[in-house]
Amino acid sequence: MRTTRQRQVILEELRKVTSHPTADEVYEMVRKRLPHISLGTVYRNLELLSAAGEIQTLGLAGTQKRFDGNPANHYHARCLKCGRVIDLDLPVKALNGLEDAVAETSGFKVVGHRLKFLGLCPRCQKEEQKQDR
Amino acid sequence: MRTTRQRQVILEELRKVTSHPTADEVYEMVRKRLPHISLGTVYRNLELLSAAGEIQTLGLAGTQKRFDGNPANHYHARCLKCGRVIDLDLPVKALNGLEDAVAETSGFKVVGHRLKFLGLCPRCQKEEQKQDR
DNA sequence: ACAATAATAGTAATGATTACTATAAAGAAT
DNA sequence: ATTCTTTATAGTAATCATTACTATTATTGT
Ligand SMILES: [Mn+2]
Ligand SMILES: [Mn+2]
Ligand SMILES: [Zn+2]
Ligand SMILES: [Zn+2]
Repeated sequence: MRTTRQRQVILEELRKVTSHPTADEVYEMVRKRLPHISLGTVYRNLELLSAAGEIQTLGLAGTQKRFDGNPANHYHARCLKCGRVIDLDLPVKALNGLEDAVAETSGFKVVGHRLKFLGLCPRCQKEEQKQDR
Repeated sequence: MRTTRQRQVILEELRKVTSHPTADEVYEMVRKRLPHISLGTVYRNLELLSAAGEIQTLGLAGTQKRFDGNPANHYHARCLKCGRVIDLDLPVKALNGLEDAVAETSGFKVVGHRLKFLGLCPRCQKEEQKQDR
């Protein structure tokens, strides 16, 4: 995999944020520095970087994929109202016992798991309170 | 929500299987009994039944949504090779402690979580062994 | 600098899902 | 049972995220 300016900037910009942007959001971010980059290049590099383990592709909800500049396994919480996705710092190993249990009962060779929490973010909770009054 | 023959058959067929079919797979299943049903009707009813809590919509992987005739919260394991999705019967309450921890540390009002395991199904493990020889 | 080849920009194609609309069916009222 | 109101359907068109294609450009090893 060659080191192109486009690939480099995509990775840099994605690692700057914790907002789990969609491909077109990454495109807008990168365009500030590389105004001539094409959307296809963004898609292709997000795919390649993900396959290379440099970033993560998240299928959190909605129609668009979201991308995470943090390649380490970690958990997320998604707000059901505004769609915001935040990082959690729960220890991943809390689930390792469960992985073993799944392997035993299902016969699967388990290589990992994905866990996300759903709810209302602090901001949207405040909004709800306003409406209740 | 009116009880139409189409809606009824879609729900019945989906509850017959544990295979988590895609919309077009449901379409094929239902067409055996209602040859004139349209794909749009299948999509619309899967959406409505899901919103009504009669079934679940799963965003497991790939481009297509999958549907689950079992509306109760339960976990899944997906095979990375063949895509098969099986049900697990882990107790959901094993994660309730984690939900509380997430609520405290993130400020989210947590209303649920989604957990899936990734790995190789028994059948695909056998295939791998063949290749190793 | 040169050659080999991987990557890009721009554009077209794909494919799952959603929207639209005239017709039909369901359920309530009579 | 008949009529009426409203929701749902079939068939089709439109949408939109993503992928594929291709001529040109950039990277990297020599
Ligand atoms: Mn993250
Ligand atoms: Mn299931
Ligand atoms: Zn929110
Ligand atoms: Zn398999």
